Amino acid sequence: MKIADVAEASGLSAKTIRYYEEIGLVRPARGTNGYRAFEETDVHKLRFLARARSLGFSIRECRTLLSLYEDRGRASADVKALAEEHLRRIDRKIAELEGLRGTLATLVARCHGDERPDCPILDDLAGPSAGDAQ
Amino acid sequence: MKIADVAEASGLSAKTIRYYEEIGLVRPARGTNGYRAFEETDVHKLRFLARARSLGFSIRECRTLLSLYEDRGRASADVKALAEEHLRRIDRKIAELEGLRGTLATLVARCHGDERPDCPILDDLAGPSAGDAQ
DNA sequence: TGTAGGGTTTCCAGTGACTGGAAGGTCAAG
DNA sequence: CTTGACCTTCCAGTCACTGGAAACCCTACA
Repeated sequence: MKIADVAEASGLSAKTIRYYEEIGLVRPARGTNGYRAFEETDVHKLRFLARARSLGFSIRECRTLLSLYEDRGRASADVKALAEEHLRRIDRKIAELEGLRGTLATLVARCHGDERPDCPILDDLAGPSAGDAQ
Repeated sequence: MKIADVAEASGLSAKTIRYYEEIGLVRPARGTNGYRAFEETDVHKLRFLARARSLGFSIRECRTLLSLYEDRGRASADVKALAEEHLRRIDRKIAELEGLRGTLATLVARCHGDERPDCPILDDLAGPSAGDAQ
């Protein structure tokens, strides 16, 4: 199987697959012409990676997940721990974004948004206006 | 004012401030010893940048915001449009993360997480199990 | 006057996970 | 034999910093 077919089958780009080889996530064989020759197991691995990446796991975590996947004697607790950590990270990120969202939505609502220069958004960014207090 | 004072006053690191100078966001004067000599206006600008960055605006957007801020005749509509676009981006990101969160939470809940190798999380990553269907 | 310690400067490299592009090799069809 | 679609490698760029090295500067203290 050539790289374009594998890209098609895995949903990853050819560039990404080459990159994954470069960092040692897959090790496809080579044909006599120098072309990569992918086996079914490579495709399977790449699909695994694509799915894990799409769930937001980092490459480092994908590497760990892959090695757990290939370790027939792994404890599911190890996998679960990794996933839970990732889940907590996602929760933190969501909370952070919702905070931003709240602030930004308030500012946007306050800004009349016409051709006049007066703008509560810029006022907020500029911080406490000097000249008022004290 | 030296860079460490400005870092303190703006909440940015000295490294970041040097970087902001490098990309032209600030242009502090220089003393005879070669040290950067920051004015109040520089500090103000850097605080503006720190705030805008903390709200998630990109450097490119910060540049635009800064120039709008310094343009006494700007239309608040321009600022609002930028902020609204950013808001939409945040909303999309939140939605994406909540999608991930849902999937991941389901998988984590299904995984018993003990010393046995059987693991729904890895099963999901591996995709539709071959050998079942035909 | 020397020195120790803190600053400061520049420059280079690395991060994560790709992506784009150039220059060249290979293959199948017409 | 050429055309065009693949494939290869390698280098550079992305984004917004961050770390670290080597060298310079300033102040305080002995």
